Amino acid sequence: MDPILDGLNPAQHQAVTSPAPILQVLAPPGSGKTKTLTARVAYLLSHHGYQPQDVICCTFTIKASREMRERLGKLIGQRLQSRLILGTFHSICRRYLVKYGYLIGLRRGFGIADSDDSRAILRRIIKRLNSGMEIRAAQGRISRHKAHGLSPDALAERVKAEELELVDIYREYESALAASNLLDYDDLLLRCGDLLREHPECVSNVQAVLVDEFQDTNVIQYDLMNLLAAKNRRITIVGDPDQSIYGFRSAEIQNLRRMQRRYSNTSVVLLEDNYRSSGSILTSAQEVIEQDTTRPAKKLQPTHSYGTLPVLRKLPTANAEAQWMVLEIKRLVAMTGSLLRMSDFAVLLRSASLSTRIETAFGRAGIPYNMVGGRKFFDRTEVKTLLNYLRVVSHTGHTDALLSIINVPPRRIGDETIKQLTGGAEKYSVPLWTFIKDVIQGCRSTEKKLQKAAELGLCSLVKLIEASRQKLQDCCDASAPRILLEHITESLSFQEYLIRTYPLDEDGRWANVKELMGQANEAAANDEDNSEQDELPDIEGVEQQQSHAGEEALSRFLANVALATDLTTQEEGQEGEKALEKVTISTIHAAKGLEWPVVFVPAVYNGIIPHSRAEVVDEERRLLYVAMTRAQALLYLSLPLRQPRIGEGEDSSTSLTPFLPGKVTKTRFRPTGPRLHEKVVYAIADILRRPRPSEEDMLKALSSLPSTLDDHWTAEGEEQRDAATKWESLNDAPNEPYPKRRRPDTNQGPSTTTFVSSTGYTMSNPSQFTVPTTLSGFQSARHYITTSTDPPAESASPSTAETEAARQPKQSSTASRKDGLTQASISNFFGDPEARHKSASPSQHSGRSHKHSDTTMNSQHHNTCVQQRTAPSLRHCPRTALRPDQSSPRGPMKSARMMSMTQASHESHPPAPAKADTGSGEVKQESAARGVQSVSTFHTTTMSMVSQQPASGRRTLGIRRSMNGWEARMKRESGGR
DNA sequence: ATTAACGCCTTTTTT
DNA sequence: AGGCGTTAAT
Repeated sequence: MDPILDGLNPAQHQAVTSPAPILQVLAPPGSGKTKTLTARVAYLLSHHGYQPQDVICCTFTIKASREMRERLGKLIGQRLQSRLILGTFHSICRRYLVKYGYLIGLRRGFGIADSDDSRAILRRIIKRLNSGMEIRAAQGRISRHKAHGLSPDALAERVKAEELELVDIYREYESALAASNLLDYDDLLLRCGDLLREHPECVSNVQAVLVDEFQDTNVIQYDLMNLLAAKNRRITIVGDPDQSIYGFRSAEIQNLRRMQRRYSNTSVVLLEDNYRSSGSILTSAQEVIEQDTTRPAKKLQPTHSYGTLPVLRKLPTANAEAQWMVLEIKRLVAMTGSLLRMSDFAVLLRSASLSTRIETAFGRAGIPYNMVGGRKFFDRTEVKTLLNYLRVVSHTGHTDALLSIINVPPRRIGDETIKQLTGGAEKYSVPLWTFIKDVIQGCRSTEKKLQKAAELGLCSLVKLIEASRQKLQDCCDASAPRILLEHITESLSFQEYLIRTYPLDEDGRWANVKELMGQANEAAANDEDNSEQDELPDIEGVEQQQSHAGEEALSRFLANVALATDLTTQEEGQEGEKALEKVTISTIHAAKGLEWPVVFVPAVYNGIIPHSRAEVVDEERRLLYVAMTRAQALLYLSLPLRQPRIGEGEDSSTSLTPFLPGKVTKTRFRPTGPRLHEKVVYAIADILRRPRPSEEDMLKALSSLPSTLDDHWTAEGEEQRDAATKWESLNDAPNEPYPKRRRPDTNQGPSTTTFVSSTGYTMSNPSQFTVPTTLSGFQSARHYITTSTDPPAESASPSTAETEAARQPKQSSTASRKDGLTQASISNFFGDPEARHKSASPSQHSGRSHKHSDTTMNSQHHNTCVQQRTAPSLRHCPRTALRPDQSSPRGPMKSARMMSMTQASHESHPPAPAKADTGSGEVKQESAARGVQSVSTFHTTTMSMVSQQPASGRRTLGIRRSMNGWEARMKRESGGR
């Protein structure tokens, strides 16, 4: 059978093979969205005979596009994959503009202004105009206007007196960009739109356009999609309105409908089976999202067992919350044998700034972590500085870059000097650079005479830049960035400069510089052997732009840096094979599309989520939904009850997010972490499709735990009376009573401090835990772990089981009722029911009405049945290719599962077509008939490519900061005072 | 008169 | 960690 279609469930199969030219795939979390999209790309190539360079595939994040490439490489082979036009909207636009931008009067070698650049420009403008407007606000508003295609003039026409100020700033901003030959993020999209409108021949080769995460498109991107597909009007989009979390970036869910109106022949396929999360996680996430009544109802069907109820934990303070996560992670790792490792945990945050406390606690406890989101590699000052040198060399008109390096390292050029220079440049209306050069050469002069020292400083700067530009001219290949970097760092004695300015952290800083050089090197190497990946196909009759190879390489390097704010490579390599397993700490936004076995979502209180500055509450709810649906087996939400108030006075108390009303929390959450006895652990293993740990393993690490329970704080979030004394010394000390405007963590000593509490165990060295024998649970540990019946001691467990069992029938009835509702309202939502396929939802789930006596066991039956049914699909399905280690345990696992398996539980899932007859029934096969290329030959090639490709699974865990944030902080703070 | 250094404040989310 | 205002040093 067709390997492309192998392992697709019927709905996915239908989406992949749909002959419809305009196709919308609605894919809720964990439904195999990326798998479906990649399979569709492969299918279009093989069955429709499209050439890869004629297929455009747009994603929103770099991470997503990388993952697409990786998966497609496996499916269709590296060679074909590399010829696809695949990338973020922004990077695809850049490619078109580089090649054809001259057609709309774009100057060669334009640069890209990242948001820091934009801010710098705006800061200057706002200062000059004496406007009191906040930079960030101006930035946001301008961007929004741009995203709606509103030029300064157009905006001026709809003046409100209040807006007028913005119009001026906007206008200035645009001309500043133009003067420096820069395009900002919005411009990339806008100008590309202009290009394609005026010269549609540039995309006359395009056969099909595919868009991932369509709910995140803004109007411009939507237009762009249509323009790209103008020739053949074949569009596939994948998306989920429930996961729209980029409204702040002008994304419009409306585009789904807009698209249907525009193309009356739009087909819609719904994916509803969730392969990621346990049933209980899914149910509670559903409860959250369904509070949005404007949203069309939509059912998500779990394929896993009900599992362990999610936790909603109350803690006294934010520090306690962080501390609790530490304990809970340790408890889980220890008590599940080797089932869970550090990399299986994620902490997802509404805002990056919440991470500091958590980083502190993790650092102290020796838990390795990795912060994703927030500041990135290319944002680090020393890296930025060097990049700005490169930008000036690449384009001397780049005034902002010039200003940012003019006195770095210090050249005795201060504010006054700069004022003279910029003033002069403006007076003669020449670029700043030209004016400076003229002043140095004596053919122009400033109003006030410059200081000798400043003049000398300027002189050395000019020399350096001029020499570098000469070098660039002499260098006619892709090594230009590297050569220039070497030249510049050397001439500046950059290393000495770093040592001087950052005496505490100098090797870290220098390492970053070296890293940057490594990037430049790699870019050069990449350029040599596969220039394809970044190339657009040539189109007959349309001239492309020619340029100097070295310059070209340099501006490409800079553009990639601006767009790929993210480090793919290295890093992991540096730390070698023993790359440490790390907990992921990430913003929710950056976590989209990813999954982890265990997910913590701290700070679920009003003001954080929904965020106090949020404009649209619904979006905040969706954010919580996205966070919750990242979890596979265990989900923890938590909040501190008190929050230190800024400024004076006592802590204020927090209130739980309104997205978790009492009715939901009572039934769908437990107040503390679950007991981790055998059954629970096995259920986790099964959901993760990993081998169940042995009893020995589960017992082994136990002695390192202070407690087998989540009982350091009461369920109400109070300090436990007897535990309090032990904890006081290491817990809140730095934080209390009020953080008197000092950083909460300033009290920590240098890294040599051991956080030894009087009771004798240290958090900084987990292996040395000495366990106070008075703590509960140890004498009978083995007994405890293996007991299959819930000990009467724990209150949550029996009652939980009970409620869960009791709920089951009720739930199923709502489910089936909703199923009907679902279809109706969705067709409502999408209008014109005739135009679309009937939903191919494989499972009508006609009702799971039988009585469940034991949740775990019972759902496990259910589970195994499902797994059996979908076994082939699970292989690729929701595994987001994150952890290379996950593929290994699958083999032995399967047999274990088989053994524990009983009869299929028929009702929930009709004995489904396994791969043999998947979808052949309900899917019209016209597409196959239309297929141009011989299917079978294609597949042989495909397969051989797949197998010859080594399992060089590059880790894709996204943005990484090369240094462990904790170490950096320790270092800084230990010497900082 | 300029520059460099220190302290204080703030931080939504991303291409 | 960056931006801002104030103060110390040149």
